[in-house]
Amino acid sequence: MPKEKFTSIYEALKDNIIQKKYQETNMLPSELSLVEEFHCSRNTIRRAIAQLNSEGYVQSIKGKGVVVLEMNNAAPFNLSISNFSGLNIITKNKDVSAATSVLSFERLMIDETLSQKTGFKTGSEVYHLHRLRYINNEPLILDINYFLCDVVKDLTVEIAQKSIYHYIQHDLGLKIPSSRRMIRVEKATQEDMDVLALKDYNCVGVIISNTFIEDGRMFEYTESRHTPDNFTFVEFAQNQK
Amino acid sequence: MPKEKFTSIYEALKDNIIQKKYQETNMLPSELSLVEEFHCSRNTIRRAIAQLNSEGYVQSIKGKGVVVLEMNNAAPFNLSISNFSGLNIITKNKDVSAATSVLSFERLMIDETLSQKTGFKTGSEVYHLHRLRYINNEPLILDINYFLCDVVKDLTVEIAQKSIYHYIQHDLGLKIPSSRRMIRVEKATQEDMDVLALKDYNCVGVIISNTFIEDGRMFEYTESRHTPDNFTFVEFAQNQK
DNA sequence: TGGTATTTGTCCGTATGTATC
DNA sequence: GGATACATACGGACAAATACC
Repeated sequence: MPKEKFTSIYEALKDNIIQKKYQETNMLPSELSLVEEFHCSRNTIRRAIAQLNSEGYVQSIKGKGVVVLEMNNAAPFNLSISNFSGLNIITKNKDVSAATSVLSFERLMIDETLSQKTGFKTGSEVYHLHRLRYINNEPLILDINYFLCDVVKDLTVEIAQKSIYHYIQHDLGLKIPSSRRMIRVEKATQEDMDVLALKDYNCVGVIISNTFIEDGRMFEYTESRHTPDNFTFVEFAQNQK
Repeated sequence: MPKEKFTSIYEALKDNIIQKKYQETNMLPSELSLVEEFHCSRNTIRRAIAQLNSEGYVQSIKGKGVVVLEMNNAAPFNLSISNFSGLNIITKNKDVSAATSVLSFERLMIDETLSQKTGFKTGSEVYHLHRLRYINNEPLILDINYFLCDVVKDLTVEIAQKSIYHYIQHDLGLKIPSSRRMIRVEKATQEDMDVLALKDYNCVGVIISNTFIEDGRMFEYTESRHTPDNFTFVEFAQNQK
């Protein structure tokens, strides 16, 4: 893994921020002095700072400098359950157990109403499955997936029980560059109440994601239905202009 | 408003995407041909494309090109209620009415438990207010604000009823570059049930936001509690590596 | 008040690396 | 292997906002 220059600079700066090494001034050194420190061009420094900006560690102000934001120690970042590809991320980092049970598995054709809901073209063939995710032996997430058969060929229950993304990326050799997400709160369905540890909540947090492959086609529509307790989502917004 | 070059190129490309002018190949012209078309440097083209990338219109693939993603017509973008600074955005664009009523207004000092919750330092003085937001005459959002008195001086009920952000930006002349946000689902409190049009939901969608001013200090902690019906949040994620 | 230096923002041109076809 | 296309990096020029004297 050869690391790019701007990435290593980004990481060095981030470490300094977290360890509060810029606390006297509350500002980063100027771009020009960072150029000297890291022996690189100003553009490279600017890329590293742009990354810090987009993740909420700092904010740049024209004519003034780059200000370090408060509370970088608390770091709500990366705590986000359900980050990119499902929950595989949290199983790596923390000492939590995760398991998956496949509730249903079928192959079907998209009709008009399903096309409306999922965005797949009418007539497309998809795998449709319901999977229950256990975290520390508690059923906390119900995943409802639709995968385009043209892309995800020969899906089986065995694969669905492990990691579909692993199958797609390693066995099929496909790249998954990006996905759109929508976050909503919905009334719990009968199925939600039957399978999830909902306590007395009558709602679930829902993440609807559309995932794309290299040629621009959407190949996955997923509703990830979470019990409220374990549903937290972090983002950072920058004001335009 | 002098528009930057990369912004106008970004807008031109976005228009073409929405109007499906790249549909034959499903790809953008190569960066070099866009350089000729727009008479600019390759860096400028790359900035425009990076913007499209981050908003989920396209995805770049090394060695291949820039792929247009499906469903840009549906454009879930910008539908997001509670975008940057509260709900002023939706009141502009759509033909909906919005009103605010101030339920409570006080000045208080942050104690240990409030510091834990909000992130303000113990001993800070803040304005604490509850405001109910009506959309089309329905009480749909309960905003619970904490503003640092050192920054937002002389806040009044009259100002809170209009737009606090307008007051901060225009009257106080402060810039608000960025904010962190957390999205959660919580059990409805007694106050939620009393004031919001919750129907039979017993949960609310909560957006917790920390907003910063130029010097890096957090000056606002807000819980924006939404009825589930009007709570939708859109984001776009890109796979790292 | 005004002028100058500093600092970030935008833009340009070029070279090299790397993945795809 | 060669052509094409995106990715990274360098260096330089000027503008705009800010800070300082």
